[in-house]
Amino acid sequence: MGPVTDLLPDARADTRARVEQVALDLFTRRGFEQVTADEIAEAAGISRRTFFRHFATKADAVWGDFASHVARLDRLLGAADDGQPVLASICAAYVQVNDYAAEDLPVLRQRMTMILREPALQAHSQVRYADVDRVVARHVADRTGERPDALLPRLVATSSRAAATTAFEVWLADGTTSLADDLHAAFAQLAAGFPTLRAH
Amino acid sequence: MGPVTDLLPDARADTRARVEQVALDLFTRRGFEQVTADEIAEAAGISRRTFFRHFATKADAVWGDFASHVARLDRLLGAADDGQPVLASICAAYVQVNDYAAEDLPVLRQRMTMILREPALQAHSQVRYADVDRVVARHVADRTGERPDALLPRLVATSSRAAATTAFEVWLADGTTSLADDLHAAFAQLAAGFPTLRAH
DNA sequence: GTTGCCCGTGGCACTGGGTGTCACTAACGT
DNA sequence: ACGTTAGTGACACCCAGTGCCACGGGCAAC
Repeated sequence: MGPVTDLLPDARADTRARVEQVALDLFTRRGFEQVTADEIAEAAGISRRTFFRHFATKADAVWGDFASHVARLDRLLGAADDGQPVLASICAAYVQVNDYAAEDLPVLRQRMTMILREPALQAHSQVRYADVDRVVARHVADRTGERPDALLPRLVATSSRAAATTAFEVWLADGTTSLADDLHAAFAQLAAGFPTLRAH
Repeated sequence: MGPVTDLLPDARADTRARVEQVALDLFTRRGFEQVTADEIAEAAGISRRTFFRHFATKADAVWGDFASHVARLDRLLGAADDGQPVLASICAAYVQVNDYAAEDLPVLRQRMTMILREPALQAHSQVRYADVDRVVARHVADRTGERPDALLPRLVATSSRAAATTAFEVWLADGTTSLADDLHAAFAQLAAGFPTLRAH
């Protein structure tokens, strides 16, 4: 094989993206655990060793460039309007980070279905979410003057992530709603302390 | 080795508990990933194969009898007072399930420190928590008349679990507070929609 | 008591994820 | 032309987890 020096400037990123799509398709068709790293590598035309140089774990092939999403979330929170409630800022940031173009929605569905349904990926997701939580907790800490590891910042971070993942699940299961609407609905419940629950 | 037919009626459960403690100690001393299944088996005086008959995965050796805790949570929720708010029932159930005797607190600390700090165990925990969430979501659904996979039941389940784990983290980090107090504090914030956050 | 069954156990081989190392080669600057 | 750098493939290795088989002790039925 060897580097073909495509006409493109960054062959590395290109290879990575290709392998990612190949892996995602295999996973979707046959299930995450049923596909071996060897098979992905062969289908993508690279060696097993090279696969693991592009992705630290098999699970990482599903997550795309998640780090840049976290970084974007961080920037959005940093630029948030201090006048609005903290939860509103967080909700808006989550909505913006997950504002995909219509043509990208199918791939997003594919990815998220996998992540939320496959046990091995559910497990892996916890580690990724920890990064998100750190960013959100820091923002809450900045806004309230507390330390990032105090109860409130931590709690707001984990429960707003809970809101986000729940919104994703409903979005996937329903199929007719818009992700942004589901996110807003979940955050509205959270910010109001689940008002409909008090009657019971 | 072979079955020694101890003086105890249930040698199996006894072995399991012994292996669990041996594993927990090794993990605490050297880190979860640095301890191999072979080493645990040898230290516990059993074969590697037998270790994996008692525990499906290495991580399971840390979790004790978690299924019975979930079952207990389920019973507590089933017997909850319909007069009080749903979140109050959930909070009370969480508090009761985590009401350990003073002498058991050190082991609990050991376990939870591991689970919350070791990446491999954080990942594994997601799968365990899913069982908890199902139980809580079903209770919320019963109380509100919604389906268990609707937004509200799911969201309440995941965010009350977020409250519980956050309380655990604060409890571990602080060292002076009581777990029950931390749980109550977290649930109070959640149920009130983070009132202190609105000012900012 | 001998026979047959059940079950916990150990040994062994095998799959599959992930890593360390080395050698090859193409692109690039000087 | 030269050395450097970076992506790659091949190979050996570690370790978690599994399937399979064979052993051995308790325990009933006869």
